[in-house]
Amino acid sequence: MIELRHLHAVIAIAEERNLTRAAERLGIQQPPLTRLLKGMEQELGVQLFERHARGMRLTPAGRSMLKGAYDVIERMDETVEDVRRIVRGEAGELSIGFTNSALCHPSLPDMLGQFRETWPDVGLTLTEGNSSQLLGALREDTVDVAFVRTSIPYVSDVVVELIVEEPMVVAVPRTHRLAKEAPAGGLKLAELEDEDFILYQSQYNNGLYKTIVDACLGAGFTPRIRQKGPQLLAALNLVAGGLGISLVPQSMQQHHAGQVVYIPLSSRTALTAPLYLVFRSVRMTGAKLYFIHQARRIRQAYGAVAAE
Amino acid sequence: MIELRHLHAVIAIAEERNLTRAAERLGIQQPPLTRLLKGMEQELGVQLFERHARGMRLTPAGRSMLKGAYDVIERMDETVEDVRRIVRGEAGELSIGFTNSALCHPSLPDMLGQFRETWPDVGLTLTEGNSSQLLGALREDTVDVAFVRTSIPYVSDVVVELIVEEPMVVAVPRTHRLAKEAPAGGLKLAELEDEDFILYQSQYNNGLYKTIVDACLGAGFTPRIRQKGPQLLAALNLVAGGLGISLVPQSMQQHHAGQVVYIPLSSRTALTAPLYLVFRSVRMTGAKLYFIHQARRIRQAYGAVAAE
DNA sequence: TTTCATCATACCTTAAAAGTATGGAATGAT
DNA sequence: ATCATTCCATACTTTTAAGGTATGATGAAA
Repeated sequence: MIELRHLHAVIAIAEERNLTRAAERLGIQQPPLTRLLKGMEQELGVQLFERHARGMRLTPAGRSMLKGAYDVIERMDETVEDVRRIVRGEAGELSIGFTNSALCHPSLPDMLGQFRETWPDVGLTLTEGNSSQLLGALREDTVDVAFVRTSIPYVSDVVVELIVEEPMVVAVPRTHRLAKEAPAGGLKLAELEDEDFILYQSQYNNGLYKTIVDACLGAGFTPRIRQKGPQLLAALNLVAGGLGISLVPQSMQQHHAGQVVYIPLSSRTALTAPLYLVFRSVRMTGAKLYFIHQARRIRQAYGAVAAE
Repeated sequence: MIELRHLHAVIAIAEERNLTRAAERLGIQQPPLTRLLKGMEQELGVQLFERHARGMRLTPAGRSMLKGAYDVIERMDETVEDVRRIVRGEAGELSIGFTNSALCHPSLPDMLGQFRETWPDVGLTLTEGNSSQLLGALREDTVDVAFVRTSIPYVSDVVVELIVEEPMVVAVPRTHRLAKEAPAGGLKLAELEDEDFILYQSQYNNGLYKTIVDACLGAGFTPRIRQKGPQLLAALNLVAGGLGISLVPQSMQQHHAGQVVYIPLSSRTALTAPLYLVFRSVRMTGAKLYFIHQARRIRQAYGAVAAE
């Protein structure tokens, strides 16, 4: 079987036109090179070089072999280099998953833009889905990293990192009594005792739902839940329609800005909504690694905002 | 260093998705394959496959590697196949040299045409030159085979094969006395005793020249040589101009058909002109070999003609 | 003719690839 | 839940083949 070694030998011999120098260049002695060439010629059934007292000269068959050798070796180098580029994150694909509530966070456009700028040759694929879909996608490697709003059940080699923990705000219809008299120093949870709550809860995801209910219980009342929607945005739609109030992450304030009024909670309430980055600890290509690092930097930057 | 072996391994593992089966397909045991893969991953610094209880699954880096592997191996196969085609004579180049007198032989268009038909993918290069130029070209491998009219001095590994031995004829100007009364049964050499001869002799080539002079001596006279030209065609020009007569191979009759009359010699004269095929016994690619075989077949076919 | 350069051959050494035996982890059936 | 099964990984041994050393043969140049 012809191996790369043989091709390197052909190139060295053809370029040096001298077995001894070619061997030196290949880092071996001359006799092994003689044998290497001889073996190759035997296998192919042609002389690739003519032996002269002054050195080696290519035959036509040898010239053809040389051409092929350059070609194959170049492709080989390219192949290895392509893989290395992927490892270094300079090329390849990065698939990022979001829950739709995560999509709303203002840090995301920043992160994606910054990433694109730094790694222009890495293709980004954005996928939307709920937490369980995203977790499945992670396991199947359909997505490399995902942003979710709830901590995900522990699965081996899936890492969950908190990126931002932002305050939650009360979302009320424009016509609601609280929309008019926004209390200085923030609203206290207890003041919502008599309100109809619209919360969101997907099948496997009871993250924010549970956080909110627990907070209400802590404030001394059981929230009257008028409606459950599968998604945060759906819940806000219902709030806009005047069906009740909700508690949402601060970063949702941009939505339904006309019909919904967002009221900060009192600082003592400390009801926060996390934004998590989830990924598998395997398959750490450069692009993925860099994205994670960048997310961590974002955490610091927005950490200050969240603490406001 | 990544070797072809590694690429074959990647392909087998990716296609079988199972180390054991891949190893079987590669004709080795599973543990060596595990090590092969591991070594490659270590060298590249990436996992190419994820190990599952059910088998192996490509990572993105692995997918890139697989793509490259197919590519490199395909090129490798092509390279080897190209060389083999050249060996078999199905591809490549064949350079054929001629002295201009050889070019006139009617068998040549036949040979070239037949060769082209049988080996359409072999490029033919035709070169004209005198015997010594052609011999030099042979040694430098600028031409693979050459047709000459004179036997070439012995040089190691240069083979000379007689292709056709054709009768010589007397070439006289249209106005010459012999042009009118062509003797039945052919002209005898002795009848040319009083003629002016125009012969041809290149620097290193005294083949036909010597043959003719010897024949005249054998017929009892020393030819009166009026003029020497370097080439046979040049000599015929002079004959056409009425400067004398010449003796030329039968196959030259097509030239100067208007101004020169060709008279057969008597059958007893047996003055013949050879056409030789010359080639080096090294570098026997298929195309060259086939061309030589074909020339030998032509010899048989035209052998009958020459004997007329 | 001698020397020098260059490739070939014979023989030995070393390194690396392959084989064997076995262990460990995950899956699926009883 | 346990056990058998399927796969991949590891440790150790054997085999193969690539590489090294010494030397010979050959042809060109001085």
